[in-house]
Amino acid sequence: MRRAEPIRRARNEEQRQAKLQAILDAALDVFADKGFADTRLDDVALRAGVAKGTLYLYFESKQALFEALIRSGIAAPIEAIEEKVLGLDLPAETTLRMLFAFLRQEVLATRRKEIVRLILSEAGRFPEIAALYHREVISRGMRLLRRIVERAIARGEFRSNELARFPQLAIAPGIVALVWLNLFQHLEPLDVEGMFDAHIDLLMRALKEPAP
Amino acid sequence: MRRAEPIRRARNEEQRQAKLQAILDAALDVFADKGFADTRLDDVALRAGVAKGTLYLYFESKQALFEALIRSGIAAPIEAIEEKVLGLDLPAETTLRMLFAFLRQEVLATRRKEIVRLILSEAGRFPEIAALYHREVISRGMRLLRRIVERAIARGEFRSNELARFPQLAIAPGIVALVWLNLFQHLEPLDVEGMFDAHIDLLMRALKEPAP
Amino acid sequence: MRRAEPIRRARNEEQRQAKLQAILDAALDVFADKGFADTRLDDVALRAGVAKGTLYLYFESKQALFEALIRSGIAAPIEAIEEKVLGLDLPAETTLRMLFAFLRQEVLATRRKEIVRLILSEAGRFPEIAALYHREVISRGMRLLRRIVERAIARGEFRSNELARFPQLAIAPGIVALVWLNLFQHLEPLDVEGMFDAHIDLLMRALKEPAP
Amino acid sequence: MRRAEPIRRARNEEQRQAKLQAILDAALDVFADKGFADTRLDDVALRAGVAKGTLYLYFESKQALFEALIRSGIAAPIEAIEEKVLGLDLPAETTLRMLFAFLRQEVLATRRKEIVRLILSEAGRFPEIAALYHREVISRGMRLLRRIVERAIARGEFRSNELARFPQLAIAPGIVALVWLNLFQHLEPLDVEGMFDAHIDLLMRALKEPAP
DNA sequence: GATGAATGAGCATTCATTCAT
DNA sequence: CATGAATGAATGCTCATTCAT
Repeated sequence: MRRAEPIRRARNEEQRQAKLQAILDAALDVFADKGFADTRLDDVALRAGVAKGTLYLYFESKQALFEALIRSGIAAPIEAIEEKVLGLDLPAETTLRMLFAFLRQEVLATRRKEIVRLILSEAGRFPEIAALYHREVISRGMRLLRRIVERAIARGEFRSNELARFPQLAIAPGIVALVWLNLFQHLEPLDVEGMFDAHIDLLMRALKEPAP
Repeated sequence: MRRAEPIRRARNEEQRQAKLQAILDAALDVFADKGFADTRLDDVALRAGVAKGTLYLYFESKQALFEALIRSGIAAPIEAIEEKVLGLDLPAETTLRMLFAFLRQEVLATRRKEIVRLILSEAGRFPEIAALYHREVISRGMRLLRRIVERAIARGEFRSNELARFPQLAIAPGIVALVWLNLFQHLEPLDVEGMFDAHIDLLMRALKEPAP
Repeated sequence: MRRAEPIRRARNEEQRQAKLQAILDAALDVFADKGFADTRLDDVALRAGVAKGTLYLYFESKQALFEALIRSGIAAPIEAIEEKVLGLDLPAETTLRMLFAFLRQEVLATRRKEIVRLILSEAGRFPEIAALYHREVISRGMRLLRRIVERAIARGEFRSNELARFPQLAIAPGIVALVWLNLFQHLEPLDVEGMFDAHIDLLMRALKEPAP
Repeated sequence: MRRAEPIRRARNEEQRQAKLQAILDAALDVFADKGFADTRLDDVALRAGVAKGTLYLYFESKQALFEALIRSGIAAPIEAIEEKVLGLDLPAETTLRMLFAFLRQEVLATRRKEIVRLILSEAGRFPEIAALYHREVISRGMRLLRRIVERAIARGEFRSNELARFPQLAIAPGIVALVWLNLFQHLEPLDVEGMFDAHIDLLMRALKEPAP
């Protein structure tokens, strides 16, 4: 009995984690499809394979579930890319191409895309989420871009400072891709990779020139 | 009495239009504030100064009201700018600066901003609206940008064709500005005009160079 | 049209009052039968002949309906009896007999009995109602009894002051009757009128004697 | 091992009894505080220091637990007082004073008060409990009072028979005290002992006179 | 046309009860 | 025996839509 306890607990903990993940997965499916208000917890429960009441063993409320879902999708990626990119000390162009490759592969091609889309659609109604996203992603992303750019300026790779002043300009096509994929891709497909390449080509050409 | 009829009708028609506009104005206020799902028609009616039932004399349903609202906000601007910009035959840089000035003054600084924001947030749930917006705004906007760029290439002002292939790159900072103003402006203000200027500076420098 | 307005309003007001009363009647039936927690608003609505949502046009919440019901049952009786009893300047015995007759006829024999019973059962969960009842009924009732008794003492009808110190003793059999009718009447019928008479007989005999 | 069994069983039986008592104690706390409907078995289990499922090893349902609680609080007191009072053959006044002292000390000043209060509040919804309480307490209490009174009449201590016909009149202030302590004590404190004394004074004076 | 009272389907949340471990 | 996670029926409340006036 006594020796069994830790095993049982471990097994329970595993099961608990699995169920939690199943709920979050189901929630992402449904929230992404219907938005916050139109999502019925019945549907989430059904898709997660649990009873409706079970959701409340894991989350306090529909809103808490939604927020947890958002949180789960924002922490990892930015940290991953920060370390990867700053550690290597590569030329700015390489770094930027890596960033966009990461964006394509780890966000736009995965379910994280849905989470970011949810944030863009719903953050107006969840100020706390807007703040969280700003703090954890936007602000860190801007800082990361600024560092990359400033290092490039210091090395003479870049000869003007527009991107240091407005890192948003570096990432803007990423936002456009996200919106386009969500709303218009089925009406008029966009070659995201081609667009990102063209963007970096333009940036690099512009930044190698001094500001006039 | 009988001769008065046409006058009365005219007056009624005027009143009808005024009431319609009051409803649309009220709807914009509330939808912009709460989003589609969280908007209560009670609130719209109250703000419009009509009874709730009256809304149904003008619109078939909440969704029809929302779609009408969206429609009302997208026709005019793109037409206005199209004529203005193409007629004058100005240098591409001037034209782009005009475009962004127009965006700032006629969209970002007005209630139209709210409509575009509503489209970005809600179009995922309203495919018809996404299609309408694509047809009436996106696709015309892309065509306009392409013409400007191709004319600039023909004249030798631009020496590479990235913007002709991806007009989205030209407008991307506009989207970023829209999103930023909605979600993060109160957390970290963005100098939209400065960003637009920097964007065009970069573009012009890049496009005066030939692609390597 | 203009002349019709007040009539319409009057008719509406009538209907409104009728519906309000129907809801309160239905609520009393169901609350008295099931208690606050076990009452389903579906049942109240059904019995009142209105839709569930209609209840919310008249009352903010289940609790507000319950409180309104309680309030509706407590104001009138105490005022009625106060005037009746104090104005006439009758001998104390007559006054007390009138009070108990009133209690039997206007409370124990009517639906007000149910309301008082609800207060006794539920006031533990609704402190505000306990306070309201104390303020509007208990405290006024105690004051009324005290006046009657003090007048009787002044006149020499009563020769000791127990009832002035504890008016509760005068009314105690009323409480017992209420509880008995609710809980035990079907098991062992109680002759309430006989008990009240015996109570007053005892009181009068005791109070004509001086305290030893 | 095998010989240890009876000892273990005894120990288990003890533990079982202790746990049962813990559950009943916890149940009294929570039921008294919240009433039947608003009591959550989670809270009872928490306070009893057992798991929620464990409650169902001891009681079939929430209602069964409630009924057991009520039962546990009603058997002892009435038996105790019956023997005490009838055996001694004291004067009626002394006996009545003993009864009220007992009521104050053994009911109103203890947790039994909560149980009686629960019966008064909830018995309307639990006919079985009303019947049980009538059978075990009310009916025996009435019989006891009647015997006391009849003995007093036989001895010439009492000269009229109101209390024999309505023993409820003897105990009525006890009910009032119970209700008052529960609902109004914090708004207007009542001197229960003083009231009981005044009640008996009045009774004794009345009963020493013959009915006119 | 205009009103706003009435409707009732829809949904988040609770909690007594069950049961696998 | 004991646990506590899981269940799902039950219910208060909301609000788009209808319709009698």
